[in-house]
Formats: sequence, structure tokens, C-alpha cells
Amino acid sequence: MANKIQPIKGTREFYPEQMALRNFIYEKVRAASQAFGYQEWDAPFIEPIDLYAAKSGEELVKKQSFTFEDRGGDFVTLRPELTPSLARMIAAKQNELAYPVRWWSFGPFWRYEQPQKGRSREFFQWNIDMLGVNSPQADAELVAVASTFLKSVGLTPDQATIYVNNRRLMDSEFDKLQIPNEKRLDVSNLVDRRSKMESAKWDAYAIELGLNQTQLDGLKNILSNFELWKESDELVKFFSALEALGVSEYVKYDPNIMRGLLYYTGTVFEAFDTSGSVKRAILGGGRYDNLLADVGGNPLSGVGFAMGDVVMGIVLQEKGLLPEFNPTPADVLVTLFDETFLSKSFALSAQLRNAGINTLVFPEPAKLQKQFKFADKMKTKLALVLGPDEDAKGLVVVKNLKSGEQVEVKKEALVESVKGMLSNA
RNA sequence: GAGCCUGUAGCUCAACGGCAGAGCGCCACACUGUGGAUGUGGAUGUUGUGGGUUCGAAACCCAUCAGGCUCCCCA
Repeated sequence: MANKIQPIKGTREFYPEQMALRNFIYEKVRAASQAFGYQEWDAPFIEPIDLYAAKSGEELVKKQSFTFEDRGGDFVTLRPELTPSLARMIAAKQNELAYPVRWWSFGPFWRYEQPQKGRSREFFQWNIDMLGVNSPQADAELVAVASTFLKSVGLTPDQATIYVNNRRLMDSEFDKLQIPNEKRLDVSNLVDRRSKMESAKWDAYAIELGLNQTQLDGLKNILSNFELWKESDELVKFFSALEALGVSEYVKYDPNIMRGLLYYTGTVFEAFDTSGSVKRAILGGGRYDNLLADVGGNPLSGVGFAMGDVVMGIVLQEKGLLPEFNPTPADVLVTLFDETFLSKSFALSAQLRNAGINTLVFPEPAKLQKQFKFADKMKTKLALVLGPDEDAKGLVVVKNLKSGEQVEVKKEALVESVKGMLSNA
């Protein structure tokens, strides 16, 4: 045990139960994406480090990526995000794509971070983007996709809310406060941190960054003004579109949403679990311009968001929204009476499979008691018994494990009986 | 990269310088052709790893590995 080789720190082992959750999330992601007509796509899992050096933050490339030298001496990176790959692939076919491009993807990513609750070094992420259109209605559609997903996994608007803001609106407010352009990034970070800092400390930090008292007071006024969106034509149209799309109950305006990333230029949004133990965003995204600037394409605007599977899984668990786990996809267990029945039981299982019924067969002689216990643990609906008594009469015992009732049926009628019992079970 | 906390049976935890335990789970039997319920019995540990202090260490000290909570970061 002690000498066992351990998995790499921050990676995840998916036992069947965790795999079922991952697939559950994947299926809901796919359903929400496809409901809006988005196409599934993917990119390489390993990329040249230069792909990220161009666009991504320094922190990401130097400290938070899994980078190594391959046998040919090139530096490669396990992808920490998808956007640069998206940009390259779009640019390569920029003139032959049908716009608007609506693409989604769900796959693995790696970031060399300190693992903690809701954050691992290996995770799955849903990315979804609409490219080639720049309108508040397009932004609303992405938020609607996110809302549709949240609803589909059983989260109510009380439990998960998407908070929205607009970078251009904030910029115009910052203009009014005469906050100079070179301080905007600092102020963004300041706003992002507000919920994590004590009020007095936050004030002091703001002054330290070079804001004067008037600007600080003005900033606090902005951040507590939840009606501010009414002054943004874009946001008015955005919320109007959300209303029409029927998902506005999941969405709220919040001037505190900034998203530190440099490249967001218009609408920004983040979804949070409103009551759980995870303080991290469930998903986040926004509108960006110049997606292709660094990969040699023509200017192209887009809107999109990303959602990690780790936080989502924790939220679902805490809300009791995990789907029931079925240990086996089989509905039926064919027991093995003793070794003289090996061929007959195996043939019986094959007969069921040929009829499209997922079937387990016990592969070695064992007490029936043990075999029934196994069927129980695997939660199969039916168990079949074929022993000397039945065999002599050309019958098979079919037992409903939930009700405990069992019937003898003729071998020729077995498939129909099993199908009938399964549809009632 | 920094700070704090935690590692004991498969799981959840107790023992807090003096014989390493409980519940759940697991296995067997009651029931040699039938699961879930019940009863009886049983197995399970280099106390994360390595060193040190001590007559004696799961406990105290140092190192290391892993996990958790923050800071940082969140593309």
C-alpha cells in the first residue's frame, strides 16, 4: 500500500460512480448546446507553448501550465484553455465558415495550481461561443444557453444565479469619475476583490492604488447601484432579449461583476451558487473583440463562456441533484446453477443480448445466494435461474428483484417475458 | 510561491506519553435451489513515509508526501 505509485497530484480518478456524474454533466451540456443549434468541436490536448504565450496572461504560461520538452526538443503544453486553439482554427478557415459560428466543446484541461475544493489540476470544461455577430441579443443567447443548462440539471433560480455587467458601461462610469485609463485594470482587480476583503481594508487598498476620496465614494455608489443597467442601451436590449427567451428569472444585473481578464470588452457574466459552500464561479464568460488579432486573422467579435466540471459536481452534490447511480447498465443477471450449466447459462445470456437486452452472466460456479447478492449490489432488475428442474421442463425462472415475485416461463417465450417484466419494473 | 489545519481498519472517526478501538461495510454460518431484513461468529492496521526525543510514541520534535482552508491566480 505504502509503496503503491500514487496518481499525479491534482489529477482525478474516475471510478464508475464519478464517471457517471461526468457523463451526466456532459449529457446536460450537450443537450443545452444542441437545443440552441450549436455544433460540437474539439482541438488538440497538447499545443505549442507559443500558442499561449501570445495571448494568455504571463501567470498562466509561466506558472500554471504543464509544459515540457518533447523528444524532438520542442516545448509543448497540456492545454490550459481553449480560446487560443479556437482562434487558430477559426482563422484558418475564416472565409469559408458560415456565420454566425456557434460551437461548443467539452474536454479535459490542465492547470498547475494548488488543488483545493472546487479546483484540481486536471478538469473538464464546457466551452461555448458564438462568433461573427456583435449584438446584445447574441450575448443574451449565450446567457440563455447557460440558464437552460442550470435549469436542466435541476438548479432553481434561487440556487444558481447568473450575474451580468457590461464593461463599456463601467468604462463610461469610470470616465465620469475621471479615473485614468492606466488605472482601469487595477480598478477591475479592486472590484473583483471587494467580496473577499473587509470594507475598511478595501477602502485603504483603493486609496493605495491612487484613487482619491471622491473617486472611491463614486465607485462605491456605482457598485451598489443595481439599477445602473438602465443607463446602458446595450443592457436594456440584452435584458429585453432574455425576457423573450424566457430565462430572465436566472439572470440579475450586478455592477460588481468585472472579470479581471483583459480581453472582455462588452457584456460580462458569472454564475454563482447562491447558498453552497463553494465560493467559486460555476461558469463565466462575456463578449470579446479581436479574437483573431494574435493569430493573423481579420477582426472577429464573439461571445462565449466556460464552465468547469469540478465546481458543478460539488454544487449538484450539495443540492442533492446527483442522478441515481446505476452500477451496471445490465437489467438482467443470468445465474449459473453449477458448472454443468456453464454452456446453457451462457447461451441464455447470448439469447437475451441478441434481443437487445443488456445482460450479465455469472462467470463461475457459486452459491445462488452469492449470485443473488451480486445482482442486488449491481441493482439489476431481474435474475434468471436455470437449474436441473427447469431444464428438464424447458423452462427458465425469471425473478423480479424489486417485488420478489418469480415466474417460470418457457424458453421460447423468454425474451418476450423478460421484455414485458422490464417495461413494468 | 506564502500562511494555517489534518493524515489511525475498506469508510466515518475514537484513543492524546503507558495493551490500537467503535460504528458502518466486508466474509462465513443460521438458510447445502434464491437477494434486500434479522441473529451469531470472523478477518482486517509497519497509526501516510523517513528520522529524532523518551524506559516507553498513534500522540512530542524535524523532514517528506498527500489532502483541506486561505492568500495569490482564475486565461
